[in-house]
Amino acid sequence: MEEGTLKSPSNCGDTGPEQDFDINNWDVREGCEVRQILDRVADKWSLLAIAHLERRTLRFSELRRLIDGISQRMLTVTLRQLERDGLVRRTVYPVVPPRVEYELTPMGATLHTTIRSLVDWTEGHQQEIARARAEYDSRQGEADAPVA
Amino acid sequence: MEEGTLKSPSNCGDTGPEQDFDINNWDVREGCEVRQILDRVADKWSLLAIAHLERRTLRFSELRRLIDGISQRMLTVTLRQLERDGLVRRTVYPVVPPRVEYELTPMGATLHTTIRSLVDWTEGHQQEIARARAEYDSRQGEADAPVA
DNA sequence: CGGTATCCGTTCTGATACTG
DNA sequence: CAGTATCAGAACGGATACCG
Repeated sequence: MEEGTLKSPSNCGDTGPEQDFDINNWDVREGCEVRQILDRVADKWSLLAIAHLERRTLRFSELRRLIDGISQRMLTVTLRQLERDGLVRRTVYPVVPPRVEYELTPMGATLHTTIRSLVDWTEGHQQEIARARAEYDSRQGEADAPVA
Repeated sequence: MEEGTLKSPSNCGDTGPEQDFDINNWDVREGCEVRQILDRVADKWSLLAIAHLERRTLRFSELRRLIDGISQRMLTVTLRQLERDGLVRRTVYPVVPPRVEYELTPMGATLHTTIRSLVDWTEGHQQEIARARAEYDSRQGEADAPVA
């Protein structure tokens, strides 16, 4: 293994719910995992894998076909991370052609709402962002050389 | 500039709100920006910058001190991206010691709820994930050589 | 003060090849 | 089928130096 398999969770003391947005708490330097978990959850492949698994249990190759932009390597890595985080359960059936199934754990399933709100926001503001982007780029295009 | 300054927004046709979770829609290959926007929003530095700006308008150097793990380069890059996406407004005061202020745009402010739910989920499941991680790691430790 | 430009090591990722 | 191992290229991110 070579991927980001950062061990030693280093449980940080719960800071309590009353302080809204203790920003420094998200930071990696604090030894907390908020940031780290966020990265996993917001990760491109993780998000897609979870989304598909939200529908039903899937085999490795099924996921591969469904996500399809993904390489075998990244699918394996992603699935392993999700399994390690307890978001996905991996079941191996010791049959002649190996059969491995992946499904969301209860905790994994609770991500639905959260992810949904993120995607909703993004979809809802897609146009507005595109407009902002176009405007910004054209402002830059005045000073800088237009590519085409 | 060298950073991910992917131009040409390529506005993709709105697929409509009735279909819940059209997964392929998030994918980068579709030419849509959902994935891309998500990356921005979930980005470590973006998240921190937005969180601080949620409190009040800040100057460049103030942000730098507040985030503090960040390099000048990354702060600039992050702020520029957020500005381009229309999430942050940059105001330059042409005074002798240059003064530049950053503040959230109305759209940027709407991120609050979304980000909050993400962070809430993460904080709420931090312990459970840590436990899952520890368990997974120990399971691996049996088969693989314990480091220490 | 608030950047920009450059260099450069680290990380991420995809392609490829091999295995139980 | 479902991986693992290896390698190379691309992207990321920090340190540094210089500018309006």
